[in-house]
Amino acid sequence: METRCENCIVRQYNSLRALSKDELKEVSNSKILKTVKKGESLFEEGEKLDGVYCVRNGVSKLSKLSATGKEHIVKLASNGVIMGQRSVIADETTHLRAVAINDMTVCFIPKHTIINTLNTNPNFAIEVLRHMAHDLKEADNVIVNMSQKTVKQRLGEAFLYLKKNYGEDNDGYLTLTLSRDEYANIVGTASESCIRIISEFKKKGLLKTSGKKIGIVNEKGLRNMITGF
Amino acid sequence: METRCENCIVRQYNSLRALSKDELKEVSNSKILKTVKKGESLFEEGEKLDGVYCVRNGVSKLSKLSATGKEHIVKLASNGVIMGQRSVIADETTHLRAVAINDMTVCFIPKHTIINTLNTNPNFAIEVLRHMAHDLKEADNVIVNMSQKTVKQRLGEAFLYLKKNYGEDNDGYLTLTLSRDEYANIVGTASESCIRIISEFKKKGLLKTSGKKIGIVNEKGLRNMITGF
DNA sequence: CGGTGTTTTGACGTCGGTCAATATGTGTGG
DNA sequence: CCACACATATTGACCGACGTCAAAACACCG
Repeated sequence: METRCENCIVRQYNSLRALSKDELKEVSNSKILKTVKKGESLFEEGEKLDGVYCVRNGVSKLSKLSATGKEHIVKLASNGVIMGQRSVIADETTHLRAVAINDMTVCFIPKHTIINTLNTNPNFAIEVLRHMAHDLKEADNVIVNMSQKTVKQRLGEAFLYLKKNYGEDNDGYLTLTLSRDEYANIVGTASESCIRIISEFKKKGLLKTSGKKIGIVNEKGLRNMITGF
Repeated sequence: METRCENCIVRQYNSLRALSKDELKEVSNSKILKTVKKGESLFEEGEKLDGVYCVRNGVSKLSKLSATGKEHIVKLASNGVIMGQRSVIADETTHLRAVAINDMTVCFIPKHTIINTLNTNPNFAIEVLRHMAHDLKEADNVIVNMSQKTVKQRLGEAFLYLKKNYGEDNDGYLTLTLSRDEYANIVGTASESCIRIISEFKKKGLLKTSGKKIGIVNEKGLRNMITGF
């Protein structure tokens, strides 16, 4: 497995693309490759991070516990996304918990390397800014969606999102398989509500299921459902 | 009225504090002082911004329209906060609309000045990053709140927030006066629901009202209500 | 004073959360 | 390969929070 950042494809997708050859070498030398098994956590809410995690492989859910102890999945992180950036830059503890949804390999890049580069390479800083600006916009969108769309609509959007970002297998099922509970925690509802909606979608010929796997049958129909018929 | 950024107190609160004397002079020379009357908009959703707005005085609501045309207030901006930063940095159109809640004075700082400084002064970039990191954390919190707290709890939090950030007058009423509609658009509910909750709070001796003004009578009680009694 | 906009209250329906029972997997050790 | 234990999925019944519609009470103007 390639372990030099200079040759890592994943880097294309994140702010590390702004680094010079020399800077990349430094990152490469200081980073640590880790493997994380499905269900294991990379870090917990409130933890102090000594660096960031760059995802090479697999998917992680970033979640937050509410006062009532219910988990809410704020975002998913896969190939190329850097986790913990916010925390390291603001020099605060994380406000999120990261758990592997399937087996992962990630690169841990120590804090000082990041901060160092940030201080000396304005391009890197700007690149990070761009990414964060994008995340912020997304977050605002989610806020409005949460308050103004029905659970049904949000769940529909989640399926389309998963198809778009993780694709489907040969049989037309979503590549990334989540439990009903996880679906529920993404759209912010109870798993039963989520289950009921899935079976309703099935009845209408919009979805199909096979075990825990879910496939989109009628994407256009699903999309119409979301926009309000 | 002081019009030189070098002497502007407001600057303490935002990322411009990272600027050198010379850089501040440049900003000062390129900026334009504007006054905005209550109800007027600074910019509209989807507009392309040629610069950022630094609030000297007054309060603006930053909102977003949902698909159904309902307004959702994402955040409030007062003294010292810089609006439009995200959009200018990401070089995208705004995703928010800014409307003055009361009479305002703002400084418009042209895009090229910002970008320029960003490229040459890493400290500034990092300072901006810190602010954005903070906003992002806030946004995640709001997302979880929206999905897991009741309207009653969110509204209660809104009152505490307004008291904390804008204070109250001599009679114990919140300094920043919003319409019921605006309250509703902050917590993401219908104005009627919002009104009903306010009168319920009044009955319980937690709030008092006088016209559109709202005062917190029993802050501790309100806080208990939010955390779930 | 009538006119326009906001606040308040009432009635009603429904979306979605909770609890409980059942079914269906899924993994473990024998 | 089976049987048992445990996790996850599914379904049903119930009910409370909240959105919507409509009307009445105020308020704020010219």
